[in-house]
This record gives sequence, structure tokens and C-alpha cells, in this order.
Amino acid sequence: MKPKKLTKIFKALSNPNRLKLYHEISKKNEAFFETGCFVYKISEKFSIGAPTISHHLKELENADLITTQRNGKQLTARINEDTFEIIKDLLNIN
Amino acid sequence: MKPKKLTKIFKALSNPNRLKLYHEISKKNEAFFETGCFVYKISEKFSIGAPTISHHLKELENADLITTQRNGKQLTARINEDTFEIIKDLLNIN
DNA sequence: TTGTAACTTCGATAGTTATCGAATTGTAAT
DNA sequence: ATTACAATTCGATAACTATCGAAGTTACAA
Repeated sequence: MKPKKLTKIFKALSNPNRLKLYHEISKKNEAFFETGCFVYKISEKFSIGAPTISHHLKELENADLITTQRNGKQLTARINEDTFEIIKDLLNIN
Repeated sequence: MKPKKLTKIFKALSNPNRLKLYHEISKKNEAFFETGCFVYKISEKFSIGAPTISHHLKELENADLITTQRNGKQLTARINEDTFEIIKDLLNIN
């Protein structure tokens, strides 16, 4: 992997809330697609404003860590399996 | 690995110069100890001031990615094998 | 077409960081 | 002791970032 892309990934995951967010999405990927991984729900769960969640999701997407998709009024997030494969071994988080 | 430690590692490696530095140290670990991994030499090679290198080394050390040791007037840096083991698969950098 | 729910964009702010030059500290040789 | 060299600390600055509230946009329903 190119250094530039790698630093982008590292930067994206260097923020605690973004790492938490990414971790949640990776754990409950299917469930999130069933129930809906809505920004406002995440916002409630994380005690962070919706604009901030929106920003973080964009950062994760920009680092090719996730993809997002609009379903009507809501947004759903999905793990990018390619990059996840690379770093999943690190994510054995307590 | 705990999230806090993980974000620390990610943050340490999210800076291009620090990633480059870490990569160099990981590649030439033995050689660095022979020839000496001197801050001023790194400084020349990277076209970055010595204070900045010093700062970066401290960040890497603080994230448990390297250890440093003073030999007389010079400083040598060594990879922390434990953390390196965890992330070495990511470091196939072009 | 009006209203409402969900997400995004905008503008601002407080905190962090990469970098530098100058001054300081530590180490060794003369 | 004095000098010289290597690394660090200090103080400053410019750039970036996480976060927020307010305003704007999108989609759907009544």
C-alpha cells in the first residue's frame, strides 16, 4: 500500500470517536443494514452532534474505510471489505 | 489492544514524515545500530530540522513503536518488536 | 404544497500539531 | 577549562481539526 493512502487510513482511525464508529460499523455491519445505521441514532448513542457524525463518516469514506448509501431519508454505512481485511487484526478492541 | 493505545499508534503513524521515519528504522534496524541512527543524519536525509526529528522520535517512542538510547553524543533508535509484529503487514510500502 | 424528519453545509471557535530558529543541555576531545 | 558537536527544550506561528449551532437540502407523507 502506498504511504499516502496509509497515512490517510491512520489519520482517519486516530480519532477516538472515528475509531469507535468504524469499530461499530465493522461489528454490526449486517445488523446495521437491517435496523439502519442512521446518523441520528449514532448521534444519540455517541453523545455527539449529527454534524460531527456526518463529518466523521465522510472522513472514513474518504480513507476508503467505509462506503455510504442513502436510503430515502436515511443514510447507511457499510464497511469496505478490502481495507477491512488489511486492518481487522488490529481491531480486537476491549 | 485497548482503543486508547490503538489511537495513539494510529496518530503516531498518521504523519507522513513519522511513517517514513518509522519505516526507515524498521527496514534498517541492524544497519542503523551499526552506522548509528543519528538525528542529524536523519535530519539531513529528510530535509527536516533536528528539533522536528527529535519531536517525531518522541512521538513514536510515546506510542511504544520504538525505543531510543543515547550513545555518547548520539542517539540510536530501535524498533519495538512487539508493536512492529502487530502492524508490519501494513508496511509493505512502495 | 405544506410539514416534517434526516442529513449536510456553513461559519465560528477552541484545541492540537508540525515546523522553525534560538537558546540550552549533555558528552567527549583537546 | 575550553571548545565543538549532537540532541533537546523553549517560544512562536501557521495550519489543521473536532465540535457546535444555525441554516440549508433532500425525501417522503399527509
